[in-house]
Amino acid sequence: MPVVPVRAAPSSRLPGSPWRTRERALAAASRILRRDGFARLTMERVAAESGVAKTTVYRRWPTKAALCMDLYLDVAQRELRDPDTGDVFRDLKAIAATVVRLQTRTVAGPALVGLIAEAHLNPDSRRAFLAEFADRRRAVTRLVLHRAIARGELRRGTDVDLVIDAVGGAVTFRLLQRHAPLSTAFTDALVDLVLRGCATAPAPRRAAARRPRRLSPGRRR
Amino acid sequence: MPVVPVRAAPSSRLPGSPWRTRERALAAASRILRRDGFARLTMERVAAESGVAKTTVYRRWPTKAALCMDLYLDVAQRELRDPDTGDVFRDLKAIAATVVRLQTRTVAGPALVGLIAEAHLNPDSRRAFLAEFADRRRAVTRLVLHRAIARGELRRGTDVDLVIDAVGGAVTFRLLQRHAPLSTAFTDALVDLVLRGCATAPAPRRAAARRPRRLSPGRRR
DNA sequence: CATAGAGTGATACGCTACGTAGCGTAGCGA
DNA sequence: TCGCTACGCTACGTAGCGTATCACTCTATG
Repeated sequence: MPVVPVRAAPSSRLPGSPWRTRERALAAASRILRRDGFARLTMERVAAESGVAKTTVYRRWPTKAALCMDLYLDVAQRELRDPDTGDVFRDLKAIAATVVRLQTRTVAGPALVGLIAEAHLNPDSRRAFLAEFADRRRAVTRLVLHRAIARGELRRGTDVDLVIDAVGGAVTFRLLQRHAPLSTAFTDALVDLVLRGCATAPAPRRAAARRPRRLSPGRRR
Repeated sequence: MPVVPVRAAPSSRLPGSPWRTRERALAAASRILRRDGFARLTMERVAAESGVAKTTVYRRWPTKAALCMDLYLDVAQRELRDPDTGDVFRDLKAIAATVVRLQTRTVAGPALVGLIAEAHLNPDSRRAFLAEFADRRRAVTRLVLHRAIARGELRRGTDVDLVIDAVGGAVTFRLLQRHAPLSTAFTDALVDLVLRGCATAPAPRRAAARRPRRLSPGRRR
C-alpha cells in the first residue's frame, strides 16, 4: 500500500445503478458525521446505517479519510471560488467568510476537522490531504494576493505564503480550538490586521472593510 | 466520567518509590513517540516496553492524551517564559522561536501534535487541552502584548487575541501541515508582518528584527 | 435468449487496542 | 505485627479494522 488513495474510483456505471451504493453510503456518513462527529464515524457504522455491505464500502473508499474527502469536496468545490471584487481586502474577506460558512453550516466542517486531525497523525494521510485539499485552497488565495501586488495594493516584496499562513492559520486555530467564536467579524478584523502589515497605502480605506452581501462569492468567472 | 482528566494524580509517596513506574512509563512513551510517532503510541506498548503493568499505566493516566500532556508539560513549562526584552518585536520573536525549538527538537513536538489532533476529535479532550495548555500559552503572549500597548508600541485598540491567533495559528499551521519549513526566519517574518499591522510606529526600526542569541528566553524572572 | 462480467451482499475470520475485573504481592509507616 | 497503598499478572468482553470467500443481481453484448 504505497500512498493512501483519497478519491473513490470512478464507477463506469453509476447512473442507473440499481443499488446507488455511493449515494446511500455518503448520505449515511453525512448523517453520522453531523450527529456523532468524526471520531464516531466508522466504516462499520456507515455500512450498517446505509444498508450497504461493509465490503462494498471498503471497495469504494479504502479509508475513512477518503470517504470524508469525497463529502468535503462535494460541498467545497462548488463554493470556493475567486471573488475578484477588485479589492484585496474585500477578496480575502470574502474567501474567509466562505470558509467560515462552510465550516459552521455544512458537513464540510466536521469532515474537514477530521481530515486535518488524521493528517496530523499519519504521514500518508498528510500527503494525501495536502495534495487534494490544502494546495487547492492556497491556490485561490495566492491568485488573489498576486493580483493585488500587480495592482500595487500590496508591497512588491510581500511573502504571499506568509500572509496565507497568518490568515488561514488563525481561522483554522479558532475552528479547531473553539476558544472564541468563529465569525465574519473575526475574519474581517483578521484580514485587516494582516493586510495592513503588507499594504502600500498606509491607512487602508475603511470602506473596504465591509464585506459583500453574498457570502458565497458567486459566479463571476 | 465527567471530563477526561489530563494530569496524573499526585502520588504521596513518589520520592523513594521502589518501582519508579512513573519515570519508566514516561521514558518508554517518549521513546515510542520519537521512534514511531503519536499514532503508534498505545497504552499497551507503553506498558510492554516500560515493563510497567498495563493496569498501572491506566491507573496513573486514564488516557493516552493525559500521558502525553505530562510529557509535554515537563518540557514546555521550563522553556516558555516571558522574555521581557523591552521590545514587542523581540519578545514575540523570542516566544515564537522557543515554540519552534520545542516542536522541532524535543518530544514536546510529536506530543503536542498528537494532543491537538485528539482535541479535534473529542470534545472532552478539547476542553482538557484548552484548560491545561492553550490558555497557558496564550497568557504569556497576552502579557507581552498588553505591556507593549501600555508602552505605546502598539495601538491602543489592538485586539490582543487576534494577534495571538494570527501568529500562533500560522506557526501551528506550518507545524502540522509541513507544507513549508518551520524556521525562525519564518517566525521572524511572521511577527514583523502581523505587528506591523498594529504598531504605532509606521516603520518599525529594522534593528528590532534581530532575535536574541538565546532561544530559550532565560531565567530573568 | 444466453452469457460474460462488473458490482454487490452476506458471513466469517484474524488482528490490534481498548478498558476493566479479580486477586495476589511488595513495600512503607505506625 | 498490622494495615494501607501501589503494583504485577492474567483474563476477559468489546469495538473496529481490513480481508477472504462465495453466491447473487443486474447490465450489456452477441
